[in-house]
Amino acid sequence: MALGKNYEGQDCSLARALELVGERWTLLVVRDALYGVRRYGDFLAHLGIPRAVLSQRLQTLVDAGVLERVRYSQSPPRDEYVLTAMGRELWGPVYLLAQWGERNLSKAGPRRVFHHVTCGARIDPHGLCPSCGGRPPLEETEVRPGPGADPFRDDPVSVALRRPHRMLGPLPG
Amino acid sequence: MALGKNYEGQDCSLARALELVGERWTLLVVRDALYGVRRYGDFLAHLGIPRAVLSQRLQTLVDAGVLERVRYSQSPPRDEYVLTAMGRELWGPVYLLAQWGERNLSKAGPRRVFHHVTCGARIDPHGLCPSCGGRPPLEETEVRPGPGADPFRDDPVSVALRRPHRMLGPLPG
DNA sequence: CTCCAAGGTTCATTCAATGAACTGATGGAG
DNA sequence: CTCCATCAGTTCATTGAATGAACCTTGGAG
Repeated sequence: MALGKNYEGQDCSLARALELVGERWTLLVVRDALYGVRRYGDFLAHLGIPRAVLSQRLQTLVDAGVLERVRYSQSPPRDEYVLTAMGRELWGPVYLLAQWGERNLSKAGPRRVFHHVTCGARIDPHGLCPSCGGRPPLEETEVRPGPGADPFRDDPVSVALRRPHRMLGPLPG
Repeated sequence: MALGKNYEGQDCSLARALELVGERWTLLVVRDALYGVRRYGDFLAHLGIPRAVLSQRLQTLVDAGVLERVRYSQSPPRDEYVLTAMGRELWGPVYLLAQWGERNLSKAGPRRVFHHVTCGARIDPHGLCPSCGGRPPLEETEVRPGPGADPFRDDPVSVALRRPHRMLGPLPG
């Protein structure tokens, strides 16, 4: 982003957050990781991001401690990118921003809805479970397709992400 | 951002939100507007943003309905940019993102802290008032300098923003 | 030995950001 | 009336990042 020069003058922690996750594509990568996407090729297919940009973003996020690169196959050597605790904490801001977009910029209904699996209730716009009143952790949150889901994307990652599944969990199917 | 082409394929309201407020500088402009900054010259001085970029961002935000351009002086003709309801709703995501940056990227203490004026209590990291348990509206929220506030920025806007004042209110001093 | 796939890197082109200079309207001081 | 300053931009040359296509590398599979 080359904002270091400018952001050093900024008197706000938002600026430091944006330095890291405010770059083009970065929050979409994090969102996909929250949904359970872990592999280079899956990010690539689902986001339609240029390869060079994806490589650079993954590296930046690993360096910053948002993602961790984990070997999941010795031979052939293959790594996947999984969210750290720091990365999982981005769920709050990401969820609120998506809800804001939903309310203000979307004509169709929500593309995805989120449920608290232990209660079965749909999570509200502030991120609270209307049934238990708590803030469901990601491990107890399930993504399901909403009424505005786009049924025309038929690449394997999009199809897998349309099946109800736990957040962070490996892609179903 | 020229992301229209790419974002049309995106199956998520987050993408639409980022199309609008995910551009470089945009969320910092919104943050300043939430703090009470309203004038072109004040944004310019406080953010250190290039003039051409500020003009473009303000125009985009006005077109999208996040800001409204309001005439506050007939002669000389002067306009200010104030947040609409849609813009004020960005407080949630902006606050959570700043808190995330605070926890994960900041060594000093918080630069600003937020209090619910009707209770006097400091708002917690989720945006709730620990005293009344509610989610204080912006009109009842006061910004105060925190322990990590940078005392070296002495331009008039930074000085004004360091004085405790209501969110959205005109700059004190 | 050849072929293929996953996960990258390289490279030319396009597009946006930057910072400095310029414009244009208005009003105040002398 | 003239000169100067201020505010709110616009213009422009330069730099830097994003894009998309092509290429490379490693390690199976047949």
